[in-house]
Amino acid sequence: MERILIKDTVDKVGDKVIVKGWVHARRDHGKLIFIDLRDRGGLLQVVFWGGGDTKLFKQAEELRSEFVVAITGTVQKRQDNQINPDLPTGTVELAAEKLEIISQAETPPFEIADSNVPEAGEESRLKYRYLDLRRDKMQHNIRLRSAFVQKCREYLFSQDFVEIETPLLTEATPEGSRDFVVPSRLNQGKFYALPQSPQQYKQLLMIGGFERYFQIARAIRDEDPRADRGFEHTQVDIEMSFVEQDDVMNTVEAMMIKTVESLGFKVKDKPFPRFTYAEAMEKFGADKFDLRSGEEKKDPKLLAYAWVYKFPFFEKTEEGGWTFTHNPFSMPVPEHLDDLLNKNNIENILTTQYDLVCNGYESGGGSIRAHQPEILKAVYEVMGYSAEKIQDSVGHMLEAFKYGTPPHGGIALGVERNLMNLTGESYLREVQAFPMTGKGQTAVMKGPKPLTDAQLKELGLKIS
RNA sequence: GGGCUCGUAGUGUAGCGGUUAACACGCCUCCCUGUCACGGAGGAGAUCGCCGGUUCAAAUCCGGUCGGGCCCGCCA
Repeated sequence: MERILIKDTVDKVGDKVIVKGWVHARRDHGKLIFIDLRDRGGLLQVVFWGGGDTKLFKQAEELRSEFVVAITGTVQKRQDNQINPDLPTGTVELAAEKLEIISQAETPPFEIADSNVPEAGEESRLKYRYLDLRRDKMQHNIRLRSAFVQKCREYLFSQDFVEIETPLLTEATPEGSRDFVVPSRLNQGKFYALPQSPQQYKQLLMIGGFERYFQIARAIRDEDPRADRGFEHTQVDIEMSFVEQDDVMNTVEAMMIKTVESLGFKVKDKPFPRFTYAEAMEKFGADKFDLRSGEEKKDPKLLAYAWVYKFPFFEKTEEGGWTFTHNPFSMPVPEHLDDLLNKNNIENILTTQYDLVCNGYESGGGSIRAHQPEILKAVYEVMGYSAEKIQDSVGHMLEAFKYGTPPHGGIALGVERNLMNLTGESYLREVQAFPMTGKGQTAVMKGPKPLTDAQLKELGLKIS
């Protein structure tokens, strides 16, 4: 007989079935034992009677929390007064006929089954993340994350996008955030960097003729973690050719609406309201804001999206020079292109950058890219780069742009940020399966660890 | 780089200079045929993160250290 899932037992009254899963709870009444069995789809009450098969009943008395078992039995309707309205399978129960203990389990270090008990501390939860993940909340968060990514993928495939993976071992970029570096064994004394984003590769894919690219991409930055950001995060990374700002915004907007609505959420305003950066600052005093009313904030299923666009391209550095505010690869707004090329009026140059805001958080950002070498070059010149330094930083992009580059633009949507909005969590770690601690210690495993002398020598990191 | 904060049975907390360190959940034993946060009786389990100092006396005060968390800086 084949195992069936617990959620399917409701339609199997009278049938003999096998279910497999974990012992979620046991209630021993002496001559009557109830077991709540948990599998990936839910909970089911299993009943053992002392008056029946004594060997089976003795076995059932041995069961403890989190044992993995296979139980054969007959699904029976519960009497009216025994129905549990809080359980999807609450109208039925399994009358056990055979019990196989597949794996015993030690008493877990914290409670998995009871969501009414205060949550264990994070230290313990991360050390035993595989047990923490069994809990209702984590199952829900991680499954919702999967569904979110699935819906985005489905939409993008339906719109003729191609999913392409870009390298993890790549070149360090001097600007932006601190790089995570990886020593090269074959090129001793040299280092790869892990990508802060697939920005340059996705633009090269536009030059490569794919026109519509996306990737569920990991982005890695060596900056001190916070509650809402860590070393690594995932983004839905998108780039499109032959588009203008509205084309990208409309595509992303349609994807987000379809995705979140299919997951049971409601979107407050459609189409998403749009504010220029100047309007947002005047109206909300910030470029991230929450459009929900106080009453609306009580609805956990309501999402208020908005676009912010026309950001300043540059801001002053402490040293009195200029640096970019969002993305150096962006195009300025058309009316400021001449100013950029002539380096006039720098503080007033606006970029085609657009940010997607949701419930007070930035959920994504993108821009139309500079696809002509002289525009990208001008950005770096404004930032005070010498010709040599420009060549070293983005020479490969300037070179690539020479060979017939379509106008293009895109966006990156933070998967964790979006999931935080969907779940109401305020910690990034609650929507990641295996997050790190604030000091960069991995969950369950003990990374980072020292290397052996032999490994260091092999990498050229230790002489003699 | 800096600031704040928390480390007490397996878990969550209380105790904040003076008996045997308390409570809840969990765990173990026994009882219980309709529970679903089952119930009842009993029990085990803590050198109070670590090192040092102050004191007649330290979980409690002080210094250091290790670990967790939050924030500033940083994060195209």
